[in-house]
Amino acid sequence: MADSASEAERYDPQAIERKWQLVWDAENTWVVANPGSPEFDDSVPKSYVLEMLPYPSGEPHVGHLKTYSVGDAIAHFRRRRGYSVVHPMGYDAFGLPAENNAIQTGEHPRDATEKSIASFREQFKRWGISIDWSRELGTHEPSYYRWTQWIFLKLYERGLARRHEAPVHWCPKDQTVLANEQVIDGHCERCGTLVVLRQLEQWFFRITEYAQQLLDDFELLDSWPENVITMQRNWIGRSEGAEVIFTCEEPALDFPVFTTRPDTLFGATFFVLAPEHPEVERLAAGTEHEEAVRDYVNASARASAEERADEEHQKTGVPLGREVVNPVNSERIPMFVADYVLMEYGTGAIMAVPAHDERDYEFAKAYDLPIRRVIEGTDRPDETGGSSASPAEPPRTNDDEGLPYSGDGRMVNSGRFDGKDNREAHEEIVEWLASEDRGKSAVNFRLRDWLVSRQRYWGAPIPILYCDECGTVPVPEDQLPVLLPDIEEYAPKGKSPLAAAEDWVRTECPSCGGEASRETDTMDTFVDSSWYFLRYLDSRNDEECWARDVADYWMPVDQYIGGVEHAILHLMYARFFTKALHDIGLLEAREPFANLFTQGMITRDGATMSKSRGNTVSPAEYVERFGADSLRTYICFMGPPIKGGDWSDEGVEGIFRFLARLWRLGREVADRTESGGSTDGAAEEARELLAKAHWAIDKATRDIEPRFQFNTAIAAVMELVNDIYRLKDGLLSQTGGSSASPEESPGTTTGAAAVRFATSTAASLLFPFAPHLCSEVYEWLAGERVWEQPWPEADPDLLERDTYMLVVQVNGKLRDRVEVASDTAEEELLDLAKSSENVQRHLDGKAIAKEIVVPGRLVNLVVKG
RNA sequence: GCCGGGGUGGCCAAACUGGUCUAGGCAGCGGACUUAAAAUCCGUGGCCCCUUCGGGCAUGUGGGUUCGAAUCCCACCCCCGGCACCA
Repeated sequence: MADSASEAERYDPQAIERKWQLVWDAENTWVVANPGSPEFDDSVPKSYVLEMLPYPSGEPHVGHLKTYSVGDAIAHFRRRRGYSVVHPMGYDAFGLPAENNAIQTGEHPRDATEKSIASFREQFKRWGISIDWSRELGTHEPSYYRWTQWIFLKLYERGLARRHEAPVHWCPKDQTVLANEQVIDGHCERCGTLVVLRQLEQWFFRITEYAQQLLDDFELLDSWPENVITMQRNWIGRSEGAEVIFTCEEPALDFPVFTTRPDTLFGATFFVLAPEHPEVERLAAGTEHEEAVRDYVNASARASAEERADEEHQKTGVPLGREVVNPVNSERIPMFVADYVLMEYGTGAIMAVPAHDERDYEFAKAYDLPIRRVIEGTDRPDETGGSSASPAEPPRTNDDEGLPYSGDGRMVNSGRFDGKDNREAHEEIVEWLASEDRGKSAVNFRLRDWLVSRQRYWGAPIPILYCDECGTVPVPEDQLPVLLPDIEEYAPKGKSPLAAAEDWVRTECPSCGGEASRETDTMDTFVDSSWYFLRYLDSRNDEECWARDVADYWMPVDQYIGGVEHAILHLMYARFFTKALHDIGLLEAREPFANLFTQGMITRDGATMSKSRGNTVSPAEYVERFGADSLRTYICFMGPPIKGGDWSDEGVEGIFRFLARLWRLGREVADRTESGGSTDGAAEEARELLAKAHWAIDKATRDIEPRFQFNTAIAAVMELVNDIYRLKDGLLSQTGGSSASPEESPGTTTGAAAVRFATSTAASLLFPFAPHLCSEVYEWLAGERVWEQPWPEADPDLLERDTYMLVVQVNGKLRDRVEVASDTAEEELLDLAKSSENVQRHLDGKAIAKEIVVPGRLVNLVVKG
């Protein structure tokens, strides 16, 4: 008997969480209506809160738990602040892990993926995330990828998708090409294998068309982390300079080069082509260098990107035996092939100015080439950039002391530009070259077009046909989706496994009716995730990708939440898609995500969690032991979510204890007090508790948004709960408050009402983090559903303190504290400070040199000697 | 090498515009309750000196500005992240 009674008295997260999840599920609590539907209410402002969609593989991990705990807190907070919040969920379901699993086990990627999706969905519901499930989608569903294909065709129509041959990164393990963005330090982003360059014909999205807009439109964003913007800016890599044409006379060829330093043109002493440069073979043909050049080109083709980029890698190259003419001084300079010049950047050819470029200098030293200084640092020490020549000495001309020098200065050895400031000369030289038609000012970007074709099975088929008569033919819209056929063998063999599905590949040309074959490559999964946030808004629409007015109503995403690892890839692709879709006329928005929050990673024992390390945390196990509320609150409490944090089991238990403490408090207060009491006229302790509650409201509100500092918001609620525990027995044993009327029962005194208010406020403020428990406690005390109640507002009168502790310092050192009324005048504060015994001791009769009074804070008395 | 972010008790951290350094949690210690333990509740909690009152020293290191610095400035050390032959 006793056992079962105490059992019922214990905080039981499993029962409470199940109870409220059933309510939310049955009532579709988090479903919101679109404009145009009868339930739509246009009097309420909208907010689109979105976390990056998960890639469903196995079970959700702690990173997912953090993302959705943070996002859900924001979603709940905004709902209760009066917004209509759309908060959807879906799955980035195409991709390599499911396919690699299929190669090993023979299990169809669709089956493995859907199993995983079921597990994710179950966990998300078990965590109590407030999702509008009516919008759920998976990018592998034909009803989704139909529109991925449709958008591909729109980009194709607009010339933003095209197929051409290019040197591309190839992963020998995954047997597929990769986008530039998916190559990390020369290795495959997915499997870590060294990638090699291959000359292949592939589909590209022309993101470079948007390079400038992608930079300019950072202006349109509300709040993005500075480091993410910087990373994208560096990736796009805009450089201003000039394109200058160097001419080869034999064979007759023009070689444009891009340079950011046209002011150093007179210092060009040789000229270098990348080994992949298309004219290399022709230049060397028939010369004594032909064989050496061919060997060098072949050797660098075999070398991995990593070997070539290695810092220790010595500069190597071979002469071509040809010369080009420098347009500024008609000088003939020798041509080389060297792998320090990259085909991917600029024109694949450079003018080499060894005196003012570190790399050219290194090459010139290695091959004993002339070095000619054309800029001298001025005498100002901060601009000499490493020149060791002392100002008194005459300018050095014949040695390379202080070279290479990349700073600014005075031009020398530069014909009529001698003596000029190099920055001025920069402009003048470009103008002069332009007038001679030998160059022009130019902007160059590091950003490359986005390679989207993949020689893999588990992705959206590219909706293109090839016909001998008609060439490249887009699949007509009414034939979409191009369904992904089932196949027997998933293993890639250098071309897409889809090529083996011959019945599928062979088809009829929609244009001429003749025989045509399908494109067998599939799309990069980053294509799928570049527009999912739009499909959520109208995910059941099978007439169009989304209704324009619906998308325009919800877009942009007001708060996007995810890991910083997507700073470049996903976020830049999604930005590009949004701009292209805007230009195609499908969307008003130019930027997808107005505010971005990137959360830090959770580690365990100081290391990133991984299965191979064996230090993973299974959220499901912890939910089982402590409940979802404890887990979610712990994740938000372990530190500011923007930073990472190290997982601690004791920390979770600590939060569990705190939630249990709130639960017990709620039970006790519900039992010992009655609703309907008034706190009007509450005195002393009751007023102290009310003030604490309003302080917590104020603190938590400001900490949640815009600070995203959930840890201190939760700490404020802990302080409030601690104070309630400290004060409750005194307040609940009162028989009447100061304004007690004779008919008042003990449960309705102002003291009781204050305790009840403070406790329900604690539940209300903690609700975004621990929604189940707080729904329960709030219902006990307020008889209402907490999520239907507006977020509490702090009463400014109760935030004002009547008195405060005045700090008294002597020479800046704390000597005493005096409680004073808040409205005490400055002179009186001084008098009080001076009358303190301990202050007198430290003044020691000496004259006060200075008196600092900061009302509301402190008095500082300064004495000399 | 370049560009960011950071370094505060035994640990995670707080201190928002320069104004009581260390809120809240974890671990610890003490007490109450209990036959006992667990759970719970209360208290304690930077280091050093002192019996108390009190005092000295403390925010990576060294300087500086200021009545007053974790916070601003200069130099240096260390950690984390990003980029890295970008012409």
